[in-house]
Amino acid sequence: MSSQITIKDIAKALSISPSTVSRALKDHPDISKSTKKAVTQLAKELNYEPNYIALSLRKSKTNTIGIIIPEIVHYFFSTIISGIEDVAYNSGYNVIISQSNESFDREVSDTKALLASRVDGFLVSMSKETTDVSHFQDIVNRGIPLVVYDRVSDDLNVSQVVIDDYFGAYKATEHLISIGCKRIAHFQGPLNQTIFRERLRGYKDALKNGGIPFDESLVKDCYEGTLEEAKAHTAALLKLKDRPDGIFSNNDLAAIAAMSVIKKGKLRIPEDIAVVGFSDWQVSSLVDPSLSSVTQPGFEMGQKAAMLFLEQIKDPENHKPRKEVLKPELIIRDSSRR
Amino acid sequence: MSSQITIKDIAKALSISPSTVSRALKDHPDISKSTKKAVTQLAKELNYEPNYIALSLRKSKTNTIGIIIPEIVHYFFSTIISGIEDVAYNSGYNVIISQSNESFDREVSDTKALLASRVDGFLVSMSKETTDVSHFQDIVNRGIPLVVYDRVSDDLNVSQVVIDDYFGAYKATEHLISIGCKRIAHFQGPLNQTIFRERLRGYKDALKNGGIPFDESLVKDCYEGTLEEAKAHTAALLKLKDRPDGIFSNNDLAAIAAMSVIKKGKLRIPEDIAVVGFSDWQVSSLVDPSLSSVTQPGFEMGQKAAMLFLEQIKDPENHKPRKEVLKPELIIRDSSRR
DNA sequence: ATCGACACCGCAATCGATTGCGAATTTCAC
DNA sequence: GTGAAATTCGCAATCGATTGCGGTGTCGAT
Repeated sequence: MSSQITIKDIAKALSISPSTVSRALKDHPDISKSTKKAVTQLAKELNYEPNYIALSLRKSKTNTIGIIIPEIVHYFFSTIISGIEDVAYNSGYNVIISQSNESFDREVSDTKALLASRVDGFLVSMSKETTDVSHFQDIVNRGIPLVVYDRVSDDLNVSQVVIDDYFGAYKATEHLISIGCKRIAHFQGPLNQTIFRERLRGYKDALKNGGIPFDESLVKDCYEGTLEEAKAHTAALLKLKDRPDGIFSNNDLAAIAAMSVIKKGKLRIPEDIAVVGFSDWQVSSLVDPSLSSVTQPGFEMGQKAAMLFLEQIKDPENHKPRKEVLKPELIIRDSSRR
Repeated sequence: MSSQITIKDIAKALSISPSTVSRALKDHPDISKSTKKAVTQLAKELNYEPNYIALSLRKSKTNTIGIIIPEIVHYFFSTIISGIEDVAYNSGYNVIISQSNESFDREVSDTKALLASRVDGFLVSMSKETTDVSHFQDIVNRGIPLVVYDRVSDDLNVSQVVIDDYFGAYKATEHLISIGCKRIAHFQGPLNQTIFRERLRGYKDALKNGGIPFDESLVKDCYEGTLEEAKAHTAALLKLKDRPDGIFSNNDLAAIAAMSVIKKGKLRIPEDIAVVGFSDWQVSSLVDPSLSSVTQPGFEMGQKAAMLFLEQIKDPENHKPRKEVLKPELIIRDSSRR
C-alpha cells in the first residue's frame, strides 16, 4: 500500500537536492563519483522506479501507440496485433487497443479517445463502413504519426502496409488453371474495399492469361461473410448445367462452407471441384480435405506497421510516407492437389 | 502541428487566472455565471481538451487497465479481450495489452512494465509455465486491484473469474457414456494449471458415476498443444488392443487432430470412435464431422473480469475478493451423435 | 461610518522529474 | 598566498491541471 519511492525520497535520505539525484541517476558528468554511487545504491535498495506519468508530462511523450482495428476476435487481425505488440514491446512502447467493431461512429470516437490519452502515434485499419477519413486527416494535421494497414485509404498521405491481394488472387487462380480447371467460380467480397477489388482483378487477369473466358455467372457476392450465404451460392453453382470445376473464394470461411456443400452433394474434392481459399486460417490445414489457401502474413504486417511508425517518430521532420507491400504465398493442400 | 490548447491559453486570452478557468470548467459555485459562460465558450471555440497526463500525475490515476494474457491469437483469449474492452470502454478506461506468450519470464517483465506505466489495475490470465505468483502478490501488496481469469491461482487472495471446467468436463464425459462409449480416452493439459486439473477431475467423476473404471493408459498428456503431439497420441491409442471408443479432449485443436488420424485409419466418427472437444472454436462446426465441444463463454468472462475490477476500484477499502463461476455448455454435433 | 456577510477570484503549492543557470567549494598554478 | 579554473551541486522554472486559503470588492445592516 506504500506509495512509490520518488526522487525526492532519495534526495531527502541523502540530504541532497532532487536535481542531483536526477543527474546522478542519468550519469551526468557534473556529479561526483561518490554521490553517484550513493544515489544509485540507495535507489536500488529502495527499489526506485521512475514515474513515467511525470516523464510523459514533461516530455509530452507517452511511449504509447494507439491501435484501431475492426475486430479483435479474428485470426488475421489478432495476428496483426501480435506483430505490432512484438515490435512495440521491444522498443519500449505500450500498446492501447480499441476495436471499432466495423462501425464508423465507433471508429471516430475511438480516435478521439486515443487522441485524448495522448498516444504518440496511431496504427489504424479502417472499418468496413468508413469512407470519410477526416477524423484521420485530423491526426495527420496535428503532426501525429499515423500508419494504416490492410484496410487503407489513398485519401490519406500516410505510410501504408498492404498485402498484394492482386498477386495472391492471380496465383490462386493460375494454380487452379494449372491443375486443369476450365470453369473457375469466384466468391467476391464487398467491392468498396480495395482489397476485394484487387482480388477480383487478379482472378480476372489470371483467367485471361490462361485463355479462359470470364463468365459473369460464376462470380458470387459474399458480402455478409456468413456460412449460409456461401452455402447458398455453392448450391446454386452446383445446379448449373455447366457447373464449375474449381472455386476461388476470397476468404477461407466461404471456401470451407463451399466444401461442405460439395461433399454433401457427393462430389469429390479436388477431383470434381477444386477449392482454394484466401487468408490461410489456422484451421485450413485441419479441415477435410485440407484447404489450399493464400496466406495473409498478419504478424509481419503488424511488425512492419509498427516499424514504419518507429521510423517516422525517429525523424518526424524529414519523414516521407512509404508503402510496404507484402507478398502473400499460395499454400497448396489437398483441396486442389490433383 | 500546433500544440494542444491548455487551460493557461484560455486564462491568458480572457485575462483571468488558470485556477478560475479550471473552476469554471468544472462548474464550481465560486465562479460567476458570466465568467463561466465566457470560459466554456472559448474552450469550445479553441477545441480545448484536458490533458489526461497532467491529470494522471495529479490524481495518481491513469484510467488504464493492464491486461496480461498468454496469447492474443487464440479464439478464446481474443474474445476475452473483446469482453474486457467492451466494459472498459463504456466506463472510460483504456486497455493496455501485453501477451506473455506462455512464458513465465515474459509474464514477469510484462508485470513490471505495466506497473511502471502506472495502470490502475491488472486483469491477468497466467501462462502455462507459471507456478510462482510472487510477481502478482507484489501487485496485491501494493494495493493495486488485481483480477485473475481463466488461468487462476488460489495462492492469490484476489477476485477470480473462472469457467466451471469440472462441470463442462463432466457433462462431456457423461454425454459420451450416454451414447454408449465404454472406453473413453482423455487428452489432458498441464496439471499445474487448475483448469486442466478440474477437467481431469470432471472426466474421472463422470466415469465413476457412469460405472466405468478409470484406465490410466487412456489418459494422454497434451502439454505442448501442438497438432503433432495430439496426432501421435491418437495413433498410439488406435494401436491399443483395446482401443478407445470415445475421446474427450481438453481442447478442440487436439480433438480435430485426433479426428484426422482416426479418419486416416479408416475408422468412422462417431460410430467407431466418438469425439468431444473443449472450447468450441469457431471452426468446430466447420470440420467434418462437425465437432461436439464445450463452450467457453470468453466474452462474458472478459466482461465479468472488468466488472470485478470496477467494483474493487470503486470501494478499495471494503473490497472482498469474489469468485465468479461461469457455466459452460455442451454443444452436441455430429462427432458424437449416434 | 463601520462591520459583517457574501460573491468572486488569484496566489502558490502540489503531483514527479528535468534542466539552464548560477553559486559554492575545491584544486592548482604561479 | 592570490587569482583563476575546475568540480560539484542547488535554485527555480517547467510540463498542465487542481485546490486550500486568503484577498479583494460590493452590498446591506446597524
